Amino acid sequence: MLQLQVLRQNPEVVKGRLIVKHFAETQIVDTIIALDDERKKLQLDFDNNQAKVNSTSKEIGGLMAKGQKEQAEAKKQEVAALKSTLQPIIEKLAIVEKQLQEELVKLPNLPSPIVPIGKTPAENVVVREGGIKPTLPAGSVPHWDLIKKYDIVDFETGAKITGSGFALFKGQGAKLQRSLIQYFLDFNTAAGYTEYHPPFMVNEASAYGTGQLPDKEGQMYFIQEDKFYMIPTSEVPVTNIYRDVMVKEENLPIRMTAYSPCFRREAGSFGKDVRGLNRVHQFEKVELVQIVHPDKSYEVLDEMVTHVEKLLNTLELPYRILRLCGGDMSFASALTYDFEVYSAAQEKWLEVSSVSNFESFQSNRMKIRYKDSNGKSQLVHTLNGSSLALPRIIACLLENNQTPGEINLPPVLHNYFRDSSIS
RNA sequence: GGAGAGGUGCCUGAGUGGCCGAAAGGGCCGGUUUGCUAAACCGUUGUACGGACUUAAAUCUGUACCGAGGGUUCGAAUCCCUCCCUCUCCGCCA
Repeated sequence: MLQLQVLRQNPEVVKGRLIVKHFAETQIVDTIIALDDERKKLQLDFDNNQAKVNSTSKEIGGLMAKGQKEQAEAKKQEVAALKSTLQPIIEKLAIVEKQLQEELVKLPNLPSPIVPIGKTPAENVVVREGGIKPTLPAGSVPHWDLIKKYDIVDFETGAKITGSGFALFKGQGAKLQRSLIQYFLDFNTAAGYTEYHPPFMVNEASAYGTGQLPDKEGQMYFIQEDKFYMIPTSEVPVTNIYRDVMVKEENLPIRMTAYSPCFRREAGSFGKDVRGLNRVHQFEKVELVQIVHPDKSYEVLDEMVTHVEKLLNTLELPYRILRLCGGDMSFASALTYDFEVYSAAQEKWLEVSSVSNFESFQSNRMKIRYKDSNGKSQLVHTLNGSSLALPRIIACLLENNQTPGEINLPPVLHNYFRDSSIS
């Protein structure tokens, strides 16, 4: 959620930035300011009337104590009259506040100045590429064939147990997944991130805090009975650890990492992109979350990108880093870098990580603040990134490292997997 | 799931209808005293949204907030209802 103050101060600047995100309804900015003006007026009106009610009520108390009943009764009528004029103001105020809030949450975060202009993924900017694209031996096949050949992931049985898009990992496949999770967490904690293991379901307030609600409820699995949402990423529970918390400035930055399964309905996703492990309803991911001083967030964003890049390098996968254009960024992000790994058998780039700076967009909703040196409350900045999402990493590891008789794993995994290959 | 006890400021904890934004103690911050430190003493110490004044800050001022939301009342931390959470016991259970 954007800060009202920012909107009021620079409405035209805000509108200009919204255009970069391909958000056309910039008149909402004017609507919001008008609603806020009205809100202020009503608030003042209410405060003044309520002040009279309060002071008169006190007088009644005094009169009652002295036994001056008649005068007290007269005052009571005065209060009753005041309250009847107050009632419509209260109702109006509630409506205006609700409208204001509804309009405010419609606005996406403003893109940072370095966000490329563009509407579609084709206009994302490749920042750099790394690793070496392998030359596969003759007869190489995509991962959906490899998982059958080595019997390590079973989609048919997953569909039988739950439904389409739910993978059943088996044998060396299950072990590979576990090894990767363990490795990623170790890699992150070695870099100073504190490991968390959060709840995998969240309440409405948490889903709202990170921006999943309102609007994206259709993308989350929902437990009607208890009104809980299955998390689409551990970003949600982990960032919400600090919801409504006044953080000590000297404790910044706060660096957290967590593994969790991620549940996504992926409503509306069709086509060949969804084949095999490319898109599933439940996948495993290790996430990074940072809560930082606002002056430091872009520095930290670069640092997180470098961190994820190092991790990918250790896996010896070919990758590229994209700076997302305005039209391809998420609602809440101010600047996002996507990591894609090259799937040699599919001859396709697959997204495996997305690292974003949300500036104060999330912290404004969640009221994550610190006190600055003047004793004033300031919003922190939040960032997060995947390190990494597993299914597509597994797909690439399988495809890129296949030989006619086995799949070789990068050396960094040998200890975790307790073997050097899948056969 | 059942029964009971609770949820008050940074912390402990008092407060059963007006004098309570809230006692007391602790902590924190500022000051005095003091070779230094400690101790003692004095003072200050919440958040949000408004308004006045101001270039601004400071200051003054109004309203709201004692788990959340409703209700009763001229007036609610206090009474009533619903919900959430914590603790104890029972039940069930990996």
